Amino acid sequence: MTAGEFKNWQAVQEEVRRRIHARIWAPGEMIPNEQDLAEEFGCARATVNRALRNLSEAGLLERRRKAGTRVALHPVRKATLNIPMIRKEIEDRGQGYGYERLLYRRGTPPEALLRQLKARESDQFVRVKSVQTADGVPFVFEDRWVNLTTVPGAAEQGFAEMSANEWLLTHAPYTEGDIAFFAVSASDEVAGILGCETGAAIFVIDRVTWDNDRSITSVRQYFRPGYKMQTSI
Amino acid sequence: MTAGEFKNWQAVQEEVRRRIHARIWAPGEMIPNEQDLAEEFGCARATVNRALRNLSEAGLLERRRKAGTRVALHPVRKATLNIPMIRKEIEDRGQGYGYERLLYRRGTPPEALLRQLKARESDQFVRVKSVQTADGVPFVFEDRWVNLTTVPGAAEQGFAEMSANEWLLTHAPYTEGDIAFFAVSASDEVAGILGCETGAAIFVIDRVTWDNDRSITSVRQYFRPGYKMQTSI
DNA sequence: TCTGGTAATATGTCTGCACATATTATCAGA
DNA sequence: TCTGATAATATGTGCAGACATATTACCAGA
Repeated sequence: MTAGEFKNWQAVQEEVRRRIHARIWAPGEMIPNEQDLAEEFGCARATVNRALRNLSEAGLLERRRKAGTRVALHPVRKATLNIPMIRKEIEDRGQGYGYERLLYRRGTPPEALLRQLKARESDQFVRVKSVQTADGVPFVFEDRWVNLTTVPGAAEQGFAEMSANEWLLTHAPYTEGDIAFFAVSASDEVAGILGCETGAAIFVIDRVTWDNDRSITSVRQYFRPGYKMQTSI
Repeated sequence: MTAGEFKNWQAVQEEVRRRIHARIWAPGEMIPNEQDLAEEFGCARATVNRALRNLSEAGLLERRRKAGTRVALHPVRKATLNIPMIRKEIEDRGQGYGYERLLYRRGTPPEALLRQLKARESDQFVRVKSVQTADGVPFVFEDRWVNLTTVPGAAEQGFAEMSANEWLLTHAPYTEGDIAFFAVSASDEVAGILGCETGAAIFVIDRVTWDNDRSITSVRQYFRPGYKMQTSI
């Protein structure tokens, strides 16, 4: 409690975390400034800074110049979840991965989707439907539109052998995107492909990815009934 | 491109990001070491380090001591999503928030849940069911177990007026937890409470929160049909 | 050829210092 | 009393240097 045993930023971070947990520093309360903490912990201010910055990014602290650092009153609960790379997820379970293209057709997305994609007149699209399997059992059904104009080489790639997601990951990576999670009842088509009953509750991910304001792809993934997306906070 | 105009870590980060986007540094490829980059950018190695570390945390780079830094081959797509604080979410839409407790009863969770919670013999639990409404319309139905032994004051708090989530946030904050998202068909009970048809597809969040290996609460939230949880990556 | 020890190397981090910047507190003057 | 300029202050960040640590490459010896 007195001095000098917290010499690296992880140790400082853990000590600060402990004090918050133990309510030595209560929610909403100011904590000592970096200089004082550095002296108490027997380390440099930069070390304290690193620790506090980290905790601030984690949502445990709120920091403002001049105002100081306070324990967050309503810690924002952030979950960082890894968007599943289906093949990896299946192979990690030790199951056999399979991919089958169900449809490949050029065309124009419906009006609503065009607007969402901020598409231009000249943009060409292709629709790809596919299913990915684990040990031969349908795992996820994917309905996707790919903007051929923004992704060089996509027109030549038929996505017959390889999931569009994987191909895009290596040929148009490092994009931004919007994502939504929700539940739908299985349509006849979805039920037929996933091998479940029409009306079954299906977990769905909608995703639109962008490369500098130019849409790359829009995809809806229907997961097999019972699928859970998990993470920790 | 030549030298000396990237003097702060944000600028360095943006330049590195640009080069990755522009495929000057291709996926999987090694990039120059920190020292060389520092010289090229005309800044200190610590500055480059800060920038690269940030990009590595974002999943764009992979770094290993001695091995060096390479552009991530399969950039892990991380989405940071804010676990919804229902009242805030509803009020942010300009709608009227309502809370109603449906059930409050002490008891013992089912065997499977007890094991998941790593509960001890002496632990006391209370089950709380509640519904939260937006402009009077059911928004989310919540079925929760609270561990009275680990949360001081929970036994006196009946959760009659206030959502357990909100109370716990201010009385047992800064916890860790596991979380899962999936879809279920509405049971008769859920359908009755949310005012939808039995069998409707319902988006569900399961959450267990911990305070240092001691379980605080386990909750399942059933969202009204059509609810979407959204974020960006 | 295989194996284990050693050297080399890139990143990880700490220190002490300095200055930048945002924000608050203060106080003089209208 | 109000207003705007100014000072004070806590965090944000940069730099140079140093040492720590993980990991690879290499080489000698069996």
